[in-house]
Amino acid sequence: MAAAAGVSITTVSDALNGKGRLPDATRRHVREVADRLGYRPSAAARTLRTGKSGLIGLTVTTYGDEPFTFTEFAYFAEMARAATSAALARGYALVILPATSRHDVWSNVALDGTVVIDPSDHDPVVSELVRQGLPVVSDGRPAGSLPVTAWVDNDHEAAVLGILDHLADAGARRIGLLTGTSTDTYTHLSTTAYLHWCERVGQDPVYEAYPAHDPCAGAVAADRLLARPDRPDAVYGLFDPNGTDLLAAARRYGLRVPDDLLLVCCSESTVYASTEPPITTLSLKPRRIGTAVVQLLIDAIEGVESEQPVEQVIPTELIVRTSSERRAARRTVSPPRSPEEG
Amino acid sequence: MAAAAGVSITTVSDALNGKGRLPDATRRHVREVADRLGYRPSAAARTLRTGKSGLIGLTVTTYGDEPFTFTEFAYFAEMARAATSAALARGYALVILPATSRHDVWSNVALDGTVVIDPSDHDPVVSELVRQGLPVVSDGRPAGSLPVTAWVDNDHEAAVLGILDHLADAGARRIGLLTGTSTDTYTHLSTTAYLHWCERVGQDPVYEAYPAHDPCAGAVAADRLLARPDRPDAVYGLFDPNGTDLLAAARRYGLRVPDDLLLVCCSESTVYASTEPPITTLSLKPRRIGTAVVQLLIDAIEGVESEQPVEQVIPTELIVRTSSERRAARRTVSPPRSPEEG
DNA sequence: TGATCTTGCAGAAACGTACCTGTCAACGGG
DNA sequence: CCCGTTGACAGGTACGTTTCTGCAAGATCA
Repeated sequence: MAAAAGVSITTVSDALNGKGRLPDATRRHVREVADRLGYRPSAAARTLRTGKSGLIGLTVTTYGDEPFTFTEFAYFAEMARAATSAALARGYALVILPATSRHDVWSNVALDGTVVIDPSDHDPVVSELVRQGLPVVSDGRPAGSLPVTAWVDNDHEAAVLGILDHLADAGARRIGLLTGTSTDTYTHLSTTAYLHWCERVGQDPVYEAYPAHDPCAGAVAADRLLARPDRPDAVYGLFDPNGTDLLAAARRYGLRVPDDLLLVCCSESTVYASTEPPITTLSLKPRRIGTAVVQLLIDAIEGVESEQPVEQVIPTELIVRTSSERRAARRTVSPPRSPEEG
Repeated sequence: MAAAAGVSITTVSDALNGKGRLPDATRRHVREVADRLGYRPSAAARTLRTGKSGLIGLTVTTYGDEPFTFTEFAYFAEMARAATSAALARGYALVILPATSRHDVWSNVALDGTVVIDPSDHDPVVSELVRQGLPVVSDGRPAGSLPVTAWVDNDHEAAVLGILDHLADAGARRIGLLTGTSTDTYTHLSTTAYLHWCERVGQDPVYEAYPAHDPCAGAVAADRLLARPDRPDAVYGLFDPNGTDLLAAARRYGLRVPDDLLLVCCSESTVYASTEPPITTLSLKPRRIGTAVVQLLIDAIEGVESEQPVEQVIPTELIVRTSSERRAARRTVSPPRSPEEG
């Protein structure tokens, strides 16, 4: 390449990178020759020299050996999409990596930093990365004293309390919860918020927990919840498929939604706009989270490293649909007033 | 590192890579020191030296500036998941890259090969990659004379014909199609197959086409299809959200599914198992496709380069549910036989 | 007793870039 | 006329590997 243009290697580098003191004529000449030859500078050599690869790792903690969990497809897809866009806009690319601590693949790729979705406490991957001096930003408040560079999360407590209030406003007398058995912060914070709310308003907690990574267990748990003697008249489901599962279970028990049962679930899926009836959902705004996570990470890579972790809370959005619409007061103040109600 | 272990650089490299003629004692010693120091060989230097990065590009041709299209979320998520797994199992990692021909990011990452999902004819990205001598494997039969190394696809024609026959068997007299306006091979092949089938059985085609990347246009198109004077009594929808949209439209027009309207759509989503009624779906088996694509690519990277493109066809699966269940024959051979039918 | 072969390692070249440090000419000011 | 300055480049080194070659020291053998 340098020979073809009749200049030195230095001049080529300077011309292509816009550095050095070169007249425009030389710059143009070099670039023209490079174009003609289809010359592309070696990314590996540049990385070796500069120490920057332009690559960001993206990791999801998983239950099996699959790189994503099953329940949160829409969330992950949206989040990853936004993260990819944001990274590309700043000249970085995303590398999908497993959360396992097997170093095989990890050490084979030069990363400038890593995004970790929903890390578990004392995640060995995170510790290793931090030890290497790489910035790590997590989607989800880090459990324990995980030493991440920054994190982004929703205010899950506020979100749950808001939903419970919303359901109570719509006439719910006993609100049930469909939750998970795993120990991640999302499940933990949401369940705790539910219990606190119950205590505050004096309602007995009515909830079923199931392993969220099992695609079949959700339907069973939904059925169990509605089969209970103390059947709730409103349910909030923490996971994406809970809406359809609860709707199907309600149908089996002859419960009308929202008349006999109010329904809300946490989901990013658009199908809940077209179900019968449409179901109220809580959106965690994965696009905003994905974008924020990447921005924080690239800031840490390029800018000054701040001492304490940067924390960023993204508001949630409750998309109210028919399934949680205020129903006529029954068995409350007014006594049964017509046979049609029977 | 070499100094810390009291050996030469060569010995370190040989010990860690299991090469050279070293006694086990030396090997163990070097590895132990490496572990103690937390030493990781530089991926950039290795890539520069060996010419192999262990990175595979993953590209989706898109309509906007987002890295994925909106309609096929579940398909892409599943496909990407399987591809990631397969790549990791063979020691490779996936890099998500934009389908734009802006070289910024592309030339900043050293790739061993690339997977292209649904490439358009004369895709500039593919041409550029092939010119660089990189193997390219596409998900989706390449349009035109795109010079890919290998490709994987379903037999879309056979799939559509199978569905139409299935619907006809279930009693459909006039089958409609919900299709897209874009020119990708999936849409094109499926629509053509539908038109051929109509010609063969002597039915007038009844279809609506809409821009599949627009999340709202689908619902409108579904409505339009059922509002036609020559309203079909069965519909196949080519895209994921068509099921819920058609179901909602049917409800608006007071059509019972499957009694008045048979429904099938192409989707990987599990929600269709829990809708009312459950909807028959065609699965393109994205997991198998993702795995196959990556295997072919890595074979091409590591093995001998075969001259002609390797083609692999993955069978589809029709998951039959209530929405396309055989209905009682009406207005067919047997005359109306009882008032209950009216 | 050499001559040849194996074992166990070290030296050194290359991979392609970025950047620091010259070098050489032209030029203007004193 | 000399000297400092500036413009326009080239040289050379370092990044951290892999790998080819080299080279002793011991083993084997005629």
